[in-house]
Amino acid sequence: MNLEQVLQETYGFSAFRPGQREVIEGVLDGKDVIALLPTGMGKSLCYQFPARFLPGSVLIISPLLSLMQDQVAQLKKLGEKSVVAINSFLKQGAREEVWRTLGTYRYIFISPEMLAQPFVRQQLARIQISLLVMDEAHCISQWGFDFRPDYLRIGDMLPHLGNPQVLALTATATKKVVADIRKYLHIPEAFLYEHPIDRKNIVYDIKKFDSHKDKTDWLLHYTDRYRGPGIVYAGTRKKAEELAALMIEKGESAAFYHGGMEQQDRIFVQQQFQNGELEWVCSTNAFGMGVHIPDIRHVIHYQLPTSIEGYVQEVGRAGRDGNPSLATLMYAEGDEALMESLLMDELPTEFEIRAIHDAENRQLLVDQGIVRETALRVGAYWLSQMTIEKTIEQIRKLQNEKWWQGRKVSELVTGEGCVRSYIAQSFDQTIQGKPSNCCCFEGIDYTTFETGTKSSPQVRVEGWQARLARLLPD
DNA sequence: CGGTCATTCATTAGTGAATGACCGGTGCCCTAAT
Repeated sequence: MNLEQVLQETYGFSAFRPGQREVIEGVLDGKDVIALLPTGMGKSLCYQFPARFLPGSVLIISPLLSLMQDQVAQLKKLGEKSVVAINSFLKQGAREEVWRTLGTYRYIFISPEMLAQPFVRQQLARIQISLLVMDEAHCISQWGFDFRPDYLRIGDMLPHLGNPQVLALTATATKKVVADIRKYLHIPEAFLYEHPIDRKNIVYDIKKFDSHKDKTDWLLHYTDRYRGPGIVYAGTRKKAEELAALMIEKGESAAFYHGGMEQQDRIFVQQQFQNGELEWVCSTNAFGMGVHIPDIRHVIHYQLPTSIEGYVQEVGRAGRDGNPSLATLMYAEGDEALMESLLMDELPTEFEIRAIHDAENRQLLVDQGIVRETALRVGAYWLSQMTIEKTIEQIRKLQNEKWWQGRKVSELVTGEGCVRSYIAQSFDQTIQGKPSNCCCFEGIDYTTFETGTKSSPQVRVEGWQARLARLLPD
């Protein structure tokens, strides 16, 4: 089979993007594949292309409802009618209809939580699933251990689904994350396609301040001076709202975004930003997954992220068009405290583990405020896997890993070496040549980002076709 | 760490200062009560 020919005839593309061919060939050869592809478009082709040649359905596990809805809409737009997302948006009547006709869908989108439900599993067991796609596969490692434990149960579901072939897709994964993906998806031998993590067009800047007031002043000056679109990441919901309010007061086009908002408002802000109607979004780490904007020029961290991986994901939302983009990490002494406390509070405590273990009615513990809701789910997961003493040991081990994770962020921000190298190194990679505009320790030419200051109209570089059309009107 | 909220105290009356406790981010799920 000539893959290029199929690509041309079916999708109208003349060439594959980096990695696509290798991944698609791997899947067509019947291998399990882990694909670390650069951020941006092109990942969905990796399962849509092989899906044409597979006899059964493709089951896609997706971390967010909004992401599922987007992908369903996108496939429908391409003319694919046999697509469904099984999630809580699906009303009772529609759901029954879906169960009845399940085998007729080519693409089935589902969340890990839904997949973990016995009834859902029974239904899926009845049909032929040729390929299981794990979208944003780093979530297994990022969320599975302490936030959404059903991510760790996906591998156990495979035998119930007839052991389909597996394709795991992500943009950022350390060696440890890849190892977790192999382990929890039960694909130890999977073929790994790895693309370098370093993005040459992203310039890393670290700015140090004496006080929070200084940080705010500097930020307002920055957003006044540079053109967006840009994302400002804050550490708390409240701070995100506060910063957005200050920027709006200064006449900027800005909005806030966080997980405490109504779903509708969240979608509205994201769409406005996506349509170019908003220049700045001040948000918590809730914002970003599934945001496909090619020309984000600035990603600013007003407070410290909780991991290097998280930082790279957030920064990676900038400059998908390949043009220079500026990533600024703001730091004032004492900023580690919030980051560390967010990190260390997320796992269940030993007290919570023992309470969950001893409880007759676990839900009651949450209702009475003895155990936090997330702690219950995470604690219950580990207790289902091992004895109570082993569970406590496991939580300690995870706690220790988190502590190191925080330390690496502190090191990044207090260190004096090249930021690009430090980041690559934490992904066990080395840099292949530094760009001239690299990071604050190697020198930054800020004028690169000043094209189109707000006072003067933006200068557009005209392509030769446009120029010709203007000179030679028909 | 920094911000917020509740409690305590000193006392001529409603309030202000001081102290201590607590919290902070990421998302599925469809249950039970309006």
